Parts: sequence; structure tokens; C-alpha cells
Amino acid sequence: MARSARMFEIIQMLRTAQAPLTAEEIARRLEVNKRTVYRDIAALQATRVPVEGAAGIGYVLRNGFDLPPLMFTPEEIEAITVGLSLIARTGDRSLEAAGANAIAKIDAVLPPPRPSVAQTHLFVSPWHAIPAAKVSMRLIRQAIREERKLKLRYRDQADSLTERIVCPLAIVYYIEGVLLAGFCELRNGFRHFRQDRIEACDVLDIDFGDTGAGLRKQWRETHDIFYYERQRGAPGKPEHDKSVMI
DNA sequence: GGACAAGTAAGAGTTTCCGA
DNA sequence: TCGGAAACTCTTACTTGTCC
Repeated sequence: MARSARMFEIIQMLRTAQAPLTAEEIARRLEVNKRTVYRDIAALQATRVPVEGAAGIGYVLRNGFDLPPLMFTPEEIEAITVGLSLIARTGDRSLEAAGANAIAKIDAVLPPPRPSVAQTHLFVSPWHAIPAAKVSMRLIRQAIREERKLKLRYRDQADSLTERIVCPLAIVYYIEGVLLAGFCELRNGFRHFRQDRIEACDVLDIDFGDTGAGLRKQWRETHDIFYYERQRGAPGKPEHDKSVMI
């Protein structure tokens, strides 16, 4: 491991450590000699990284030290690029725009020689991307955050159009589609709505009341959100799963 | 017996020297 | 640049001795 990468790792260890870390422990994790750790920490302290050591205690990173954005490793840059690029496949145009903005911001703050996000060799195909939503997914995400009920006009598999009041709980992203999970007052049960079949959506000025956390907990406990994903390779719906995708 | 100070041991950081 | 070894320093916790 290069020295710069090792120094970066030391900062990461100290940032996430719940208790002081001894040089011996750091050396063990980095698979280097304790002497090397002392040298690296001295180098960090020389660059004003607030690493503090105490005999008999270990090393800590003083609160308030944040990693500047330039400290992304090439692999982290690639992870960010792929992750943000995959958003383009969700059919959620506002999320896609936010992702593009984020990539631009990260690119702008990377110092030279920059492992540029724009010049990465990883690409995400737009082929077979999920159809764009007919309604604003931004509004639906906002309704989930604020626990506000939605009034949906929804076209189901049989092409019949219904209007229903839904407590939106979550959005589940699959490669093939995006589902809105919610408690449907029309059916008095949990339902999963395909994003592309939602014809219209209004956020109502009615919140969930005190039921939001309970509904979400019940939904997580009784539904296997990855059932449809697994179904292709491992058929067999779990006993407890009462998922209904319409 | 309780409170306090001094002594001691253990753990860990720091430094130096040397060689690969 | 890194690792090994040794000596030193510092802090903490525990033990021991003394005094009231």
C-alpha cells in the first residue's frame, strides 16, 4: 500500500473509531510495522491533521476534522460514478438531474491530477431503462419524507383505472422497474404500485398522524421487498410475505 | 477503618540507530 | 521508504505504607 493511501486509511480508522486506537492496533490493521505507523502519524501531524496521541491511551482524531473532498480514492470515484449513473435508469428525471449535479460538483472540487469522474472507464447502459414516470417522483419522495397521504390515479395490470388514497412508505428500485410501496385505503392493505402505471398523483394536506412509523415497521416485517428480484433465480415466496403488486 | 501520598508495574508513545 | 530493536518518557492503575 502506498504511503499516501496508508495515511488516508489511518485518518479513516481514527474517524470511525469509538475509542482511542493504539499504534499497535493500527499497525496490525494496515499490516505494517508499528514504527511505520509512528512515521505516518508524524507526517499527518506535520500537515496539521489533528491526530492526538497519549501514552497508555492511544491515538484519537480531534472532533471537527472533515476529510476534504480531494481525498477520494480512484475506486471510490468509480463507485460514485457508477452509482450516480445508475440513477438514470430509474425513470426518475428529478433524481437523475440531482445525480448529474452531484457528479459535476464532485468533478469540480477534485484537484489535479484528478481521477476525473467524467473520464472514468465505467459506463452504465441506458438500454432497457425503466420508462419515465408520468408523475413527479420528486413529489412522491417528498410525501414519503413528510409522511403525507397521496391521492393516486392508478392503472393496474387489467388496464382498469382506479383512484385511491395511499400512505406512501417507500420506493423500491429494481433493475426492471420502480415500485411505490404504501398502505392503500381503498383496499385496506399494503400495495406496491408500479411507477410507470401511476397516471396522476396529488400530495394531500393530510399526514399519517402517529401511524407512519408503525406502518413502515409492519410493512418491513410482513413484506419481502426483494421477492420479485429473487423470483427469477430462486422461486418460492416466503410464507410471511403478503406482497401485492398490482 | 478510612484517607492520603508515595512507590511500582504495565501499557503505550517517542526517539535513535542501523540495515535492507 | 520501511522494519527491527532498544531505550526512554509518560500516563494510568494498583499496591503499600503512614497518619488520623
